[in-house]
Amino acid sequence: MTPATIRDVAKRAGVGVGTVSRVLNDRPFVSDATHQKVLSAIEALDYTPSPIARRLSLRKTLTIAVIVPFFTRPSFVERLRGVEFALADSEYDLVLFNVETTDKRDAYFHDVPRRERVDGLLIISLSPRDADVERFLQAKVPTVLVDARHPRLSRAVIDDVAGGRLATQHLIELGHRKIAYVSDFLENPFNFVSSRDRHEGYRQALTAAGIPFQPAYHQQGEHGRQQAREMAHTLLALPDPPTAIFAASDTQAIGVLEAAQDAGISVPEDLSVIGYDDIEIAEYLQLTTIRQPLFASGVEGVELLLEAIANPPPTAQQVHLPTRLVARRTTGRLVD
Amino acid sequence: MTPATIRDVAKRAGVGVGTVSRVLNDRPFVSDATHQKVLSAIEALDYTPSPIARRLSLRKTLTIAVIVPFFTRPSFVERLRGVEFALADSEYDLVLFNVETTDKRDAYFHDVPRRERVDGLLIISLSPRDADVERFLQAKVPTVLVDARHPRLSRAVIDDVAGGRLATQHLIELGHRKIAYVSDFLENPFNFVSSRDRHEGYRQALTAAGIPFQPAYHQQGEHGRQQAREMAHTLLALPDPPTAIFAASDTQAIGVLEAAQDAGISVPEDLSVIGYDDIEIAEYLQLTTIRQPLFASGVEGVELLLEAIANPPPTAQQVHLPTRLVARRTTGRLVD
DNA sequence: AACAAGAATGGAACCGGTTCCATTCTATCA
DNA sequence: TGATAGAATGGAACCGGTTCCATTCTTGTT
Repeated sequence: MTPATIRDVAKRAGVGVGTVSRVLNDRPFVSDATHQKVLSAIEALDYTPSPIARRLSLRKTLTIAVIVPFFTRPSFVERLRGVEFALADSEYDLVLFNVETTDKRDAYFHDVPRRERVDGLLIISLSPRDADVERFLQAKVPTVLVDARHPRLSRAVIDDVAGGRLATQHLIELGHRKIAYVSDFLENPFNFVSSRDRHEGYRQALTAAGIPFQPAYHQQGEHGRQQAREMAHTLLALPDPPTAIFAASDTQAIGVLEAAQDAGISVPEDLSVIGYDDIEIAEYLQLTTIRQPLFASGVEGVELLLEAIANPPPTAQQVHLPTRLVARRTTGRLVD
Repeated sequence: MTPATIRDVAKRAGVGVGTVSRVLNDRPFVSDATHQKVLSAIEALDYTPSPIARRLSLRKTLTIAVIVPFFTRPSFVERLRGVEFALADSEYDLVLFNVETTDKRDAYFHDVPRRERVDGLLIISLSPRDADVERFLQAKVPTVLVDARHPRLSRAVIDDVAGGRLATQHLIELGHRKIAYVSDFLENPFNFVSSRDRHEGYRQALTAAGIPFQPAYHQQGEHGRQQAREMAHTLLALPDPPTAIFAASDTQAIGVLEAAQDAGISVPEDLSVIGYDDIEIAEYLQLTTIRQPLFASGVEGVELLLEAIANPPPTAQQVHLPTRLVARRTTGRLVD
């Protein structure tokens, strides 16, 4: 049983296909009587318009591609949820691409942003390089970034510099002067920028407090809990170990907590630990952290993108989203 | 600058559109010389075929819809990752739908499975009702379930009955006789079945060990950590409290751990706790759990679906995936 | 050289919508 | 009543691919 077509509806209603189309698309110049006839035929035939045919005719794919590295979980989940939520009532389909290798990232950055394939592109956490951006712009595929950056692209901005500053200030206000930072490599093949921005904020807060930066207090590694655990071990084994550690994400903060446990160090009495994200498990762990509006970043990214599709902006736009300190029990006043 | 079309390529190569199509689709009956001419023209024009036009012509949407409730995180993430992985090298686009309310579930179950919209449907964790299934079958949309069940649909099966039995047997082997089960409501509006199956396994293991089931030892609630925490409080406040608790998911196990902490109960010395899933944080918490192959369930679901699209099976198929006990430090031998 | 068979090719028809223009209908005004 | 203007309508052309059949070309056989 083949699905009914617009011609079937037109025939059944005794009208022309143009009239059926006008009814389907709420166009004027259809009499009430004719309108009713068409609706009856549509119902009788259980007709649904073919999205493919419609897209070809309109020359729009009605598709938004979302490229996101799943390994940034759990933060990407809430961002993606915001994206899906914002697109759910639009006419666009959300097509998903997960990146786990730089090869995959490069392939998707090359193959996905084509006008005949997608109407818009949303990239989460992966900052594109100039050549990538040149291609997106040349293809005239509206592109928006979330948790990523390029000067020529619009983006939903969570101010990670301010977030890093906030985290570090919190530790400073608790009396800490030996404050370490555990993060991803600031320079990394996926071109993540959030650890870098949080580092910038960390440095700014130190400077503002007149605390000299100690290179040994910044440990960089691959993203992950285990890697953060090892970095924390290195820090705790220093001749003059830090009294506080700011981890660039909650996942990494957990690794730091593990290292403290390994070393028999009491948190927050002997070591304060602050994370970033406020993922769900942070509450259970009573982890002090910086909360970023993950869901809202997804929603705002989509809003920017839909606007860029409808009305291409002359220059890159930015929507700013605030971070917030959530003080729990892994940070405490420095005691001698 | 409008994207080049097949007609542009044909003109530039000095051939007919049928010949270009044969080259694009690796059809025979194209001479080497002509083949080269077409490839050169394609390259010169940076031509990419329009997926929409192709889909309309082929009468295939080349789209797989995935309907999944994000609130089952973190387990859905790894399933979805398996799905994306399995579809990445196929010709299909993965279109994502998140369900957070039964209204949304119903809307998607009604609107998405249409032949003119999708070539196949993958449903994660949401068991469809008879009326839903009738509609999928009538629409002739191949549908596969992952972590869900209906007798008329194919599915990737993780044997949750066996998993529940395994968890409970582990506790029994440690000497426990007062074993409680904390789960979602067995009857729930989303029609989740995994808690019910794990409950079945729990009951089977009790019966096999000659341990009578005590209704007070089964606490049901909404899915979530806080809810599990409250249920655990109820159990621990019983006149004859359990010495072990099997939580239907790791997330709920964390809630149970919180309640034990709240009540000053030592784990595993005074209370053994076992979860289900082996989510990432389980290792940090040293949680004993049942590991299910989440990624593989996504991959297998897609394999089943692609096969069902290519060769519709006469009856519902099943692929079985095993569970495994991961004994860590939240379960221990019962001490008087 | 003529014929036959198979390879190679071109392009009209088709997929199922949207749109725009020619045509018809309707209502109003002089 | 006839003319005019605006509303309503039908359907051909179009979107950009795929396919299949009529036609042409090429090669081998007699």
